Amino acid sequence: MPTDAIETLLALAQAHATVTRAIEVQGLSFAELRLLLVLRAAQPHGRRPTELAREVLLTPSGVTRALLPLEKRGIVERERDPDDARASQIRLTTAGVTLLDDALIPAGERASKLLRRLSLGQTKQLQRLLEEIGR
Amino acid sequence: MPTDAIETLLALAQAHATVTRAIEVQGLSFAELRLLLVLRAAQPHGRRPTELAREVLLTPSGVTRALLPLEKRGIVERERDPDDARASQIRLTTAGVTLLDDALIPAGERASKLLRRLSLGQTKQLQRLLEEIGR
DNA sequence: GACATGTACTTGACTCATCAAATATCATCC
DNA sequence: GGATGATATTTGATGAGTCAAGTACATGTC
Repeated sequence: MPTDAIETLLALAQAHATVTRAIEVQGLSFAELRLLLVLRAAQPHGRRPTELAREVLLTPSGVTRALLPLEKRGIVERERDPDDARASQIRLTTAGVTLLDDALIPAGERASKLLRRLSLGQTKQLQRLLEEIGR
Repeated sequence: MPTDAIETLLALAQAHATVTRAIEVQGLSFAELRLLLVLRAAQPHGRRPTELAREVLLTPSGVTRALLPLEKRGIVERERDPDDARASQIRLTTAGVTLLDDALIPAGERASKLLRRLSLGQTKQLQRLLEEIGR
C-alpha cells in the first residue's frame, strides 16, 4: 500500500543502515569519513564549519560537535580567520591526511563488499540515481 | 581518490540525509514510519520486538526505546505472550492504523517530490539496486 | 527435576545530532 | 559613530540509537 516512491525510500533507509553499520575503520565512523573526505577535497585551503555543514548535510551545531573529537585527536586543525573574527577555517592536519589514506583502504574494501552484487556499471548508475534525489 | 564504491556510498548517505530531513509527518519521523509500515504488514498478528529489530535494522534496545513513545501515544499496543512470558507481540492499534494512513498521504507526496527527477522506471530500478546492498 | 545454557527483552551509561537560544562579530544606514 | 540587523559559531536541553550488563524466563541434559 505504500507508494512506489515510499518503497524506494524505505529501501534507501535499509541500505543506509547496512552501510553505516559496516563501514567504520580506524575509529572513524562513516559520518566522520564523509566529513574528512570533504576536507581533503578542500586542501590546502580548508573549509568553514558552515560550508561543511552544507556539504555533509549537518546543522552547524552538528559540525561543531563532530569536529570536537577530530580536533582532539589531531586529525583536523582550526585557523581563526584574521579578517573575520567570527569565522575559522578547518583543514586536515598532515596526520589527518595520513590517517584518512590509511582508513580509505579497508573502507574501500568494505564498500566493494557491500556492493559486490552490482557490476561497476550498476554501481555508477546507482550513484547517478542517488544524486538526483532531492535536486 | 575514493573508489567508485565509496563514492556511491557517499551519494547514498547524502540522499539519506536529504530524505530523513524531508519526510516527517504528523509528528512521525521517517524512522517511525518505517517501523509502523512493518507493523502494518504484520497485521493483525503483530510482531515481536526482536523481529522488528531485524526488519528495520535496529538493535533490540533501539526497538524498546522506539516503541516507548508510540505506545504512549496509543499508536501501537503490546500483548504479552501467554506461552512465553519473556516475549510480547506488538501491533498497531486502530488509532495507529488511521494515523498511519493519514500520514502516508503527505509522506507519499514528499517522497514523490524527492524523486521527481526520476521516472517511474528509474525509481523502481533504484529500489532494486538498493535492495542488492549488503546481500 | 535441578543445572547449565540460551533467548527475549530492558536498563544504564554514553555518543551523535537536533533545535532554540546565546555570543560575538560584521555590515549598513543615518 | 552609534543603532539595527545579518552572519558565524557555540552551548544547553533533549531525542534517538548503541553497547554492555542485567533480569526473567525457557529449554535441553544428565
